Amino acid sequence: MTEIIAADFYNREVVTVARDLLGLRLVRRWQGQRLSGVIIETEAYRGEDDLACHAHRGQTKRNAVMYGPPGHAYIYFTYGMHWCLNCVTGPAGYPAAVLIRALLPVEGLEQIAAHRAGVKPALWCAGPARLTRALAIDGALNGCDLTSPPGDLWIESAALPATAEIVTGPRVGINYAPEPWRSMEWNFKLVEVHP
DNA sequence: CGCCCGATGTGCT
DNA sequence: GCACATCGGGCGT
Repeated sequence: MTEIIAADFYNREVVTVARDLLGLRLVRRWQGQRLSGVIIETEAYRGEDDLACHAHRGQTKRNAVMYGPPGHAYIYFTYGMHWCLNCVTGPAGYPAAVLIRALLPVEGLEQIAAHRAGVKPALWCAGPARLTRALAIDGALNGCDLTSPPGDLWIESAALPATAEIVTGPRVGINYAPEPWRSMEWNFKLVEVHP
């Protein structure tokens, strides 16, 4: 029994949404088939005050989707070659989003393997840019609505394994940010998951 | 294993 | 110019 996660789920405090996304299933419809994985790592970026958030210098063409309504995909390009996927949260006008950092691949393993040729299976979706490549997610999907089917990208409910445990920690790759932002424990991981 | 570094576009200083 | 919410290859241990 699965349901597409609706907009009111995303229209909440970004840190809460980041934690609650753990254990849900990210689904990509690609060439008529489902590619999916359980979300096992997320990170919250919270408003213009958060100096690690892309919105910290105000709205630009690049981060505009973050200022839009909740439940949409903010997908940005970085380091000249990588795409990263975020879910916009909170009310329109308030820039906040959850970065999806890792998945446990579940469906479409053959296609995922093809997208990640030469990579060990354990690393297929272990990292924000790795998972977008595995599920064929790029800038063409930036701004798309994750909540209104039929779409090409959405998140579904899923049963949380009884053995799963949530581990919090500081966000990854933002050492340039000053305190207190650098140390905010807005990274969430699900450990001991067995799908 | 771990560390170093190159790839390579975009937005900001 | 430079920094960046990154990754993967190369080489040393």
